Amino acid sequence: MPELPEVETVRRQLEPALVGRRFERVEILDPRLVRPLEPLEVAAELEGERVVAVERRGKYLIVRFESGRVLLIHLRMTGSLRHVRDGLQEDPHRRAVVRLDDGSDVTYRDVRRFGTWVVVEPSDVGPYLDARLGAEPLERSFSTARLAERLAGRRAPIKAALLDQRTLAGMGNIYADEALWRAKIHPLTPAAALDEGGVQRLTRAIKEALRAGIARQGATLRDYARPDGGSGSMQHEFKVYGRDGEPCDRCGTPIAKTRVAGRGTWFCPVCQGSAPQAASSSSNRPSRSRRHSSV
DNA sequence: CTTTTTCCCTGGACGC
DNA sequence: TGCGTCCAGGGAAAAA
Repeated sequence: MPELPEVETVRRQLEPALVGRRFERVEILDPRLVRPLEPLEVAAELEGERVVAVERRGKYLIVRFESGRVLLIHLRMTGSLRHVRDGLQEDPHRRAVVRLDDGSDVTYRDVRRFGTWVVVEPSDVGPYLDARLGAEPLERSFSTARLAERLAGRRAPIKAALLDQRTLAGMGNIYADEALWRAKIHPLTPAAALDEGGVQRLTRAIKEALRAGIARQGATLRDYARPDGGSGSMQHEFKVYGRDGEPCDRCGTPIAKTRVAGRGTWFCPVCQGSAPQAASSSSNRPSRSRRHSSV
C-alpha cells in the first residue's frame, strides 16, 4: 500500500522520464479511474499537455503541465505506475496508458481499482489539496508544536489521528505503526493524552520512519513496485508491521496485533506500554465520565 | 465540531 | 478441485 515513501520513490523515478515530455496519447481503460467524468473527456484534456514538474503532496502525485493544469494521481491500495520504453505487455489490471512524445509509455496498473486520476485547473489545486491534507512531515513546517496543535483536544486513538491525512500528510497503516514503535507510544493512547515529550518523540519517529522508507525505496508487499519495475526493500526493516508473535527488536517481547480504527495494528506490548491509560499525563486532572455541564 | 461505520474493489489464504 | 468466507486498507461519505 503506497504511503509517502512509496509515492516519493515513484515521483523520483518518474520525474526525469516525464519532465519536458508531451502527453501524445492518453487511454483511460477503466472508467472508474476518472469518475465522475468520462474517460474520453479526461483523455482529451490531457493529450497535448507538456509536463513541467512532477511533485508530491502527502500520497498524491502531482503532474504539472505547461498550461498550469495539474493531474493528481492517487494510488490508494494497489495502484502502481511504470515507465516502459519497449512496448506494452499483456496486463489485465492495466487501467490507463500514456504515450509520451519520445515513444515511451507510462502505464497505470491497479488491481483493486481504488486509485484515482483527477485533472484540476490551476486555481483549484491549492484548495483541493489543502482541504484534504495537513503538513508535510518531512518539511520544516512540520514541528513538534505543529503536531501538538493538531492533536490537541482529540480523544481518538493516536493511531487513528496519524491515519487522518489532515493531522499530517502521507502516513498510512504501515508507517504509522512503525513510527509509534520508534516513539514507544501505544497505538490506543488518546491523541490529546500525549505529553510534550511524547509528541516530541513522535515527531522525530515519524520523520525517521518515513526517511527510512524512502532510503529503501519503499516497501514491496504485493502490488507496490517502482516505475522501473523493481521492488523496494523497506519490508525487510519493519519493526512491528505484520510481525505478530515475532520478538520485539528492543526487548524481545512478542509483537502483538490488535485492531485500531478498523486497521490491523501491530505494537510491542512492553516497549509501547500495555495500557493506553498508562500514558502519563501528569497535568491532566483525572476527570471521570464528566459530560458537558448542561446549561 | 469529532468520531465511527460503511462502502468501494479484487485476489490470496484458509476451512471444509 | 471447488466452493464459501474472511481479510487486506485509503479515503469519501454517511451515520452517530
